[in-house]
This record gives sequence, C-alpha cells and structure tokens, in this order.
Amino acid sequence: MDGRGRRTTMYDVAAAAGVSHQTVSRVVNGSPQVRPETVDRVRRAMTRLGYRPSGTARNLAVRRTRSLGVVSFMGPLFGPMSMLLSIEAAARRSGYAAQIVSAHGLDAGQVDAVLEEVLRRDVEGVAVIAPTDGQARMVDGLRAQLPVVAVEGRLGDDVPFVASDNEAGGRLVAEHLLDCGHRTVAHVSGPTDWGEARQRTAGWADRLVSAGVQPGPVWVGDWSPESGYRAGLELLEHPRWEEVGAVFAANDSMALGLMAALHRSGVEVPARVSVIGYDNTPESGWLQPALSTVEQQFDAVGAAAVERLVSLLEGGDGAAELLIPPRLVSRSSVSRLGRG
Amino acid sequence: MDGRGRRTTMYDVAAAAGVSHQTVSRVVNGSPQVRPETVDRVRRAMTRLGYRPSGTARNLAVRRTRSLGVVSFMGPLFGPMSMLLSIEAAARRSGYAAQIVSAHGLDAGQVDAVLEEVLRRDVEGVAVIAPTDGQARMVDGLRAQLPVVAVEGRLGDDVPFVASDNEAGGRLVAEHLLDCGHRTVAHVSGPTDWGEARQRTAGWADRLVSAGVQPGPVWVGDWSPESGYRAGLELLEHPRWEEVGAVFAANDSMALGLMAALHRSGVEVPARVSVIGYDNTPESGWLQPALSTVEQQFDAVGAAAVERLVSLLEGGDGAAELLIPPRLVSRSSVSRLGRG
DNA sequence: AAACGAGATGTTAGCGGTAACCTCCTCGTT
DNA sequence: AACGAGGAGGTTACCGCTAACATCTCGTTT
Repeated sequence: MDGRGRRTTMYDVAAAAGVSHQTVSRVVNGSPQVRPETVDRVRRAMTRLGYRPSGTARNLAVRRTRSLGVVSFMGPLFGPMSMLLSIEAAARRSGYAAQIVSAHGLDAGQVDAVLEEVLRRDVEGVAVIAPTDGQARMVDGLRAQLPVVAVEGRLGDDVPFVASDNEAGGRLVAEHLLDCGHRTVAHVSGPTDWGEARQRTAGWADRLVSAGVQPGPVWVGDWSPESGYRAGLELLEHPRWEEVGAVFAANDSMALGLMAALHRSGVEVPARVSVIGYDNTPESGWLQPALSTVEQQFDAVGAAAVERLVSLLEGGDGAAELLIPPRLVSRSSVSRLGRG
Repeated sequence: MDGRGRRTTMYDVAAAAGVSHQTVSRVVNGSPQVRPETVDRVRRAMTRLGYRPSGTARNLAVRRTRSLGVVSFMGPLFGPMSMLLSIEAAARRSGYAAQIVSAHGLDAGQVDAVLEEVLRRDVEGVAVIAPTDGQARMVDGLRAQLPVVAVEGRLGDDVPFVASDNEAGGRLVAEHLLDCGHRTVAHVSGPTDWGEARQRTAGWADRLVSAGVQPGPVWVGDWSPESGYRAGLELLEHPRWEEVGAVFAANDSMALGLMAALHRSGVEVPARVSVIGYDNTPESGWLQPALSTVEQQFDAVGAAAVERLVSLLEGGDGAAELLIPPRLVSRSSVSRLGRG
C-alpha cells in the first residue's frame, strides 16, 4: 500500500522499474523470456515498493482458484478432525488450497448454509466428510455444480467415495477376538445413522457368523465416553452377562467409558472380560490396560480423496469406490484364552 | 457453464432476462431499487442458466476478500486443534472465511513456505498459533504486510496476543493441591521452548512459593503420553520420591502416561500419590482414576482472537494482551489429605 | 546490404464483478 | 402547463492480473 491506501500493483512496480506491467508479470511467474538484469531491476523495485501480487486478480484472469472445499459436518471428534487435517495437507501437496467449512449441527438450515458458503468461495471441487445418512440429498445441489468426492460416508451411488474400510476393520476385530479364543462377544456400536458405525458392526458380525459364532448383544452409543459408560452399566445387568467374554466398542472413547464402568464395578479387564476399541488415538496405548484397537490410515484416505478430486478436475473419470484397509493394533486389553 | 466451457456470467443472465448486468448485480445483492417483477424475471433467468456468482470477481471489484489466515505450526494435538476449529467458527460468525494453513515441522524452510502460502491467498489478516519460541522473528515478514494476532504463543511485544492464562492455570493447580493438603509436589512440564509450558510451570511454582512450599523436582516432557511415562519411571527412582505426594503434569496426555508408569509399578493414584493434568480432553473424566485437570476455554480464546483481528482490520487499535482465565476441574485423581 | 528470425519487451483486450454517475419516466406541486 | 423529486434502470470505468498478439532490436544469412 502507498500512504493513500492504494495497494501497490504491478503497474507501480513496472513504472518504478521502467518496464511494462507484463514484464513484471513475467518476472513474478518466472518466465525465462526476461533478461537477467531486467529481472533484477524488477525484483528490486518489487521489494522496494513492498509489492505483493493479488491472488484474486490472478485467479480471475486465469479462471482458476486452485482451491478445494472441505466440508465437515461434525465436531471435534478424533476421526473427523484427523481427516480434515490430512486432507488439508494432501491438498497443499497437490498445489491446492483447502477451504474448510465445518458445521456441528445437521439440521437442514445449517447444511444449506454450509453448502452456500463453500460455493461462494469459488472452489473447484469439494470433499464432503459426511458420515451420517440423510445428507446425501442435501448435497445434491453441490454435485450439480462441481465435482464432489465423499469421504468416510457414502453420498450416493454415483459419487466417488473414499474411506477407511470399516467393514474390514470390524472383521479384523472379530478375527482377533476369535483368535484369542473368545466365543461370546458383545458390541457397543456407534450411532446407527453413521455408515461407518454400521459397517464396523456388519464386518464384525459377519466374521463371527462365518466362524459359527453368534454375535452377542449390541448397545448403541454416540461415540462419547459417557455412552460407553452407560452401555457398560447396562451390559453388567444383562441376563447373559456371565457368558460375555469380550466387548467390541466401535471407537476408543466408548471403550474408555466402557472400561470405566467395568472398573467401577470391579470387573477386571482383560482378566474377566476383554475390550477392544477402534481408532487408535494417541492415548489408547497408555490406558490401563493398554487398549487393543484398530488403526485407520487417515493420511492415506485424505491423500486418496484429494487425488480423486484433482483427477476429476483434470477431466479424469470419477472412479467408483476406494477403501483403505485398516490395521489391528494388539495391546493388552484383550486376553488370550485357550482355544475354546 | 454452457456447453463450450464458458462460465455463465452476469451478462448472460442479463441478456436472458432482458435487463442490464447491473440490474442482475442489484438482484444478486438484494438491492431494494429493483421492481419485484424484474427481480422475478432475473431470478428465473439465474436458475434457468444455473448462474453462480464469481466470488473472485467480486473480491477483486470490492477489493476485499473477507478472509483471514490461520497458521498453525503443529500437529494434531488436542489444544492446537481445538483452537483451529474455534477460530474457524468465530471467523465465520464474523463473516470471514478462515484460510487454514498448518505445518507440522518448524524448520525455517517450512515456516517460510507456510507464510508465503498464506500471503498468496489474499487474506486480510492472520492469526498465528505459534506456541514455541523462535517463530517470532520468522513471522516478522508477515507483520509488515498485514495485521497479525498471536494466539496461544507470544510473537513479540508489539503483536496483539490472545491466549488462555496459563500462569493462572498453573496457580490454580498449585492452589488446589495446597487446598488438598499436599506439600510436596513434583511436575512434568511441557517442552521448555513452549511459552505455555513455561507459564504453567511458573504459575505453579509461584503459588507454591508464596505459600511457603518448595516446588518439587521437575521433569521436562514433550506433551506425549510416552514422555509422561518416562518421567513417571524416573520419578519413581528419585531419591526423594517418598516425599512426593502429588504430581502436576502439564497436559492430560502426559498425566496419562505418568499414571501408566505409576500403575505399572503398583503405585496407587490417588491413594499414594495424586496426579493432576491440564487440558480437560473429552476423555479425561473417564480415565481411572478420573483425572483432575484444568480446562481452557478455547472457544473464548478463538472468539477473542478473531474479534481482535477484525477490529484491527476495521482500523481499531491493536490492544495489547488478552488472557482468558482457565478453570479447574476437580475429579478423583487428587486426594484430599488432612491439613498438613 | 537487405532481408530474416529469434529473443526481449510492449500493447490491447479481456476475466466477472461493483461503483459512480447518468437517463428516463411518472407523479404530485404550484 | 411547467417543474422537481425520486424510483427504476442503464452506461462506463475500473479492480489487478494474464493471454495473445504486436513491435523492436540485433546478430545472421545470403
């Protein structure tokens, strides 16, 4: 800016360096078509005047913003937050800026507001982290306007979808429990309107059934430690509680609450009952007992999502689904019984 | 877009509706100077053509982007992440978009890259979440260009600064411990190049001293559960370990690791030794034992930071510092002894 | 010596909006 | 009947940059 509040533009630099604005543009963009000494003169003028190029003007001229929208429909849960960050990082690596818009609520008004917001920002494509159902339709408006990829939650059959493979994760859990000799396992699932929750449950039940084991009772939580705690209390009063040898909590927070309830009632983990979670938060390994869990590769998911989106922008086709396999982290909250 | 890839503009809408582009602009911006039936005609044309206004063009014309940069220099720790989200929310409430740029490393190259990145995006101001020292100078370049507010970590005497009052938090901890009758308390601090860490330690020590109590041994951690665990092991071998009645860990993660170490060695918390953390993560209340801790009001801090920044943009002065008081959350990891 | 071609730079016309100013028309006044 | 005011809308000139094409300068080529 000069004293009068007018911003320093290319023209100012051009005048100061005794060249045309186009030459300044060339210097800014590193064109090889400029003589070294001219480059120098222009550079000097730029720093002397404190010139800063206007990205806005550039974007308008080239008709690209190189920015992606990332809309997230939830609060500060570990999973969604990790996704957000990993997408931002991946986008930056690909030369795009990430416009993050997050809404905590899910009522129609909020969703609309968020979508308008993201459209207003001239993004070239959008990654939607919308793990609960019923947002699919609300996002239709977006899809008509620009490329969309769904992350972690399906948005419709025709929307490219990238996620951690929750069904595989559930299967991993069941497998591990079976390996350790457990034959009766209960489950504290996530909210049933979360696709991720349903898939973890499905994978778990599926693997159990295919091993001839009947899936045990299921409680529905809301991801919070408190809901895990409540489920734990109810579990303790279940008629067939005695038979339950292991519990699969659909995330680590609920596993924590669950273990708190068990602990409070003097039930030892893993001696009396094994517990396994999902997420592998940085804390999970330090709980007492150290929590066995499943780790999702958020970085890989984020990177894949951005890659898909960028490929769509560059005219590629919107390949169908991509599921990133999770991996089991075995710690001490699951006991190993003799083969039963 | 029409078939040929040209985007639908105001002029297209204007032509379709039989008005001038300016009238379209008036409709888009809700000017009252347009006859209802004209508004109608224009609206119809807009939806028919799938018109979407170009924020970029608008920004260029009005010479404002209404967006703020948020640069964060660290990974997915609870505190920083919470700040990020709270700032984004606050910015949106104030009608600004938040351009989030985060770097995990701290080497000069990275910092420069991040700063350039944020400048390139035409933000009107920047909130820097830079809790470690030595970034102050690196950020000087930024400050010369546009308003900056420092969040959680001081950036220099002349940069407006908003943070949670860590010294008060440290004092709160000491006070609570004293109240509970503890006279010998050890401390696992955060990294010494974090201002927050130093302040928590300082407040804690200060309050202790002013009560005539000698601050106990101090270990330096890195915020991770693992470093808390290591500190715990060392603590157990300290010559004066017998005298230590309480330990203050500078965040909940380290408190968790610490408790794991104590537990492993059969030391009971809080019976033998009390533990208190800092942060109040969603999990803290469900640990065993439930962790006493200090809660920072991230929402308030974020809101205040944005408010400061916006006021700077609108010509206000950059008031000095603002510290938001934290509050103590008392749970069961601290035992109450008789007054000693 | 004149024409040639390539490198270095300048000119002009947008990109899609907004702002400021101008015009036209319709009323109510006097 | 002439006049002024205000509502409704149109015109023109930017905003700060890039793209495409035009121009100028020389060292070569013939």
